[in-house]
Amino acid sequence: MSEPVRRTDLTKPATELDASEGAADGAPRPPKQGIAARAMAARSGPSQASFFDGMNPEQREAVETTEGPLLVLAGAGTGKTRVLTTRIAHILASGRAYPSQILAVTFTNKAAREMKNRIGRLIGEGSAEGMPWLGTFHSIGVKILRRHAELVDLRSDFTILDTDDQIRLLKQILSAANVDEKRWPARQLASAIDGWKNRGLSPDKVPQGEGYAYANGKGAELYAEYQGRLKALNAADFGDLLTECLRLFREHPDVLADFQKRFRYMLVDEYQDTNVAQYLWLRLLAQGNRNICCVGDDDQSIYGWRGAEVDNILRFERDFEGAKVIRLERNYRSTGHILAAASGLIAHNEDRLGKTLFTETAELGDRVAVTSGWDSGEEARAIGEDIEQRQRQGHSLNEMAILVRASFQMREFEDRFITLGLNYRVIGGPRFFERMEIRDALAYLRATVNPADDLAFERIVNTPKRGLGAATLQQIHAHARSRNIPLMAAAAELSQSEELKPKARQTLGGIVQSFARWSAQVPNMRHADLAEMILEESGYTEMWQLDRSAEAPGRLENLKELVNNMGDYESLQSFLEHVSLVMDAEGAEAEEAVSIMTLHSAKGLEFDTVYLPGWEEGLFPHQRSVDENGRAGLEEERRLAYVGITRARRKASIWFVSNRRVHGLWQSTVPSRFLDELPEDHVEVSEPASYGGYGAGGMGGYGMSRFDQMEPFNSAYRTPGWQRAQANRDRVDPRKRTTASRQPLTIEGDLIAKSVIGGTAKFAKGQRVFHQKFGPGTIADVDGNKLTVDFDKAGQKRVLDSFIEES
DNA sequence: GCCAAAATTCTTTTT
DNA sequence: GAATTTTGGC
Repeated sequence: MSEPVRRTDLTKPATELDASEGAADGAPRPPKQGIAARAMAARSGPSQASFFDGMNPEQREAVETTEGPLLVLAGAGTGKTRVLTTRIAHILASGRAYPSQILAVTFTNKAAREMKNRIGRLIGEGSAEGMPWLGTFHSIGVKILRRHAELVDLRSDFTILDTDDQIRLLKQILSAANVDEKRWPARQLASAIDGWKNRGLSPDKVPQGEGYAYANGKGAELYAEYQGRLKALNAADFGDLLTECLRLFREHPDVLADFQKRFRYMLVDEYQDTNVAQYLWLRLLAQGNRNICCVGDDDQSIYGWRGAEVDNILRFERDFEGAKVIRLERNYRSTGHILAAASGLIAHNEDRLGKTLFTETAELGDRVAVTSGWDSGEEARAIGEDIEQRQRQGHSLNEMAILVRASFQMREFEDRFITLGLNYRVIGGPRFFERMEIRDALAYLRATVNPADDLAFERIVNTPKRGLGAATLQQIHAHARSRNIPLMAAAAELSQSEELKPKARQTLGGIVQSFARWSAQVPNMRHADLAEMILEESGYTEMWQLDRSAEAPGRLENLKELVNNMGDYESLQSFLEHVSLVMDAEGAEAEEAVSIMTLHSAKGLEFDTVYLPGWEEGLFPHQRSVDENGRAGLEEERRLAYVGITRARRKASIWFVSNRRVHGLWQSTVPSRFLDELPEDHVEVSEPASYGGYGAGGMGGYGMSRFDQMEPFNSAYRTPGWQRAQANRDRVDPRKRTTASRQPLTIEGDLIAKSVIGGTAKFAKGQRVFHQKFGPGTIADVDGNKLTVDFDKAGQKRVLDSFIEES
């Protein structure tokens, strides 16, 4: 759907403008030239047409209601982004505000970029560049914090820690506090802290019970300790970018007042995904002039696990008295059957505000296809073939996407597409900046820029290997702690003293000197050159050159690319910041390719054809979601399914298989309950494109047709497979149990597993057995409850004993 | 201090 | 089954 370029409406008079960008530091200055005039100049000529052409009345109202609080409930495909961008363009073009006076927040960088582009198209390229406050919550948070860093005990060049650094820091804190890391994993504490930060809770505000839940009551204490360490490191984690902003606003009303004045208009995208901290952040800022417009869809709230509170939508009307609510329910994206199927599915959720999407297109289009397959391999083959077929029919690969529930599903497709020679791109996959060599290189840069960055220092003191092992590091740590100085400084002092062995002393002295030298060069050299020099002199590049492993050349390539990219940034610091916040290193978009991504990252996108594989109980809805959050969890999964289907414009194709490998073990699976919830009239059950033959082994001969497993509209829940899955469900999920020890778990697991198959089961090598899906076979090996079986037809497979029957 | 073998965990989803 | 972490031997 290409959006026609709209012309500026010049009929509105410019309102008075005072607080221009920079007003915080100096006197307000009047506009030299109206925005509208500028926008007009940017275009090739005057025009009578307005932004509103082609908008429906609701959309138009959402754009025109510029003053006062406004909540736009926008269903999938109802032109939400268009409303947001047009609204901004309208505010600018009518002279209501300067670009620098509009705060527009999104959740992803991609969304922010997209918005910038579209505004650019509306009012002239370049205009959106002047919108410094259009970005993600996090990037805007950093911007605010850098300006007032000293007020929250940071320096303005503070480092942003990613999850990895966070965990390493917590591990140190845990060991210092004598907490057994086996029993209380650092990850768990990290996610607890994340959760608190998502709710805007500082260490002293953590509810008693929750603080006690970790490490026998040390939770809140450790959190406080962690915050202290962050300050000492001059660092902030992701959560801090919001919570520290909150603290800043609360403790310094003058600063808050400044921002309130600056942001004449506020816009929030994907409002249903905001967490409490973000909500508070918005509310504080919006208390100034109350011109806040939030756009969201409760049916697309899929980030509950990250602390998102759909309730924020409900709270909106309460908090902003007199708020106007506009519903967008006209869907412009999908054909009739697709929309009906999605609506029918989401109707099974109880917790929703309730919107009814409708389309004005008479075209019903194709029904939603539901297809089953033997195993994940066949699923990938069949989808691959379907894609090729559609490609031959003239469909563009760019208009096809495979949306998976969990990222491990992607692999099978990648493998298959590589053999097919089918172009694909993985979106949100392994990220450039998360690779080891990149993180090492960045650690060198961080330690150069910020010698107090202990985490960075620690990461690379002995990379490449210099003979500075655990023992030396221990000493540096001890010294740093006793003198209360950063590791780098401690290392410098130690290398002057007699405490270390001569060899360690010399190497350490060398590295400290190198860093001093590099730091001194920061102002003098182009940072890309400096980076290259550091990597060269430190021996890091050499390390990979000498490495004979298969990945080494790729890693060197990545390092080269890193250095090349650096040239695009003004300073080393701004580069580092970009790296921590904008982790999506988008590859070349130019080539035709099928997209593979998770359902989560698909939100906000649309494609002509969408494939939705893996609709099986346990995977989708995901077991953990249901276990941990019960009905609410299930409903979130259902919303995810809804998001998936509504990404499709013309064709949605859902898949499920009867066998999937989980943790390297084959397990029988049962069709997802969501399949049963799809309204029958809008669904078409079909055979896989590639039935028969292929390497699937001996699936022929054995029993059931695919339809047999498929019966999503009959009694799938009474089949043996379902029963087994039920039994199995109770058996798994060790996480939910008390973390006592592994031992009783296995025993318990075995016991239950045995009871499933009737008590007598004790399998031995050579025994003849029977598997529901693979048929008869002989046991080749026994490993606890995991069996390796040579099946007569299907070949050798590893399976759980609970799926095996004696024959 | 270093490397290889063994044991362990891992699979939701992300700024 | 893979990737990571822990262990044991040199």
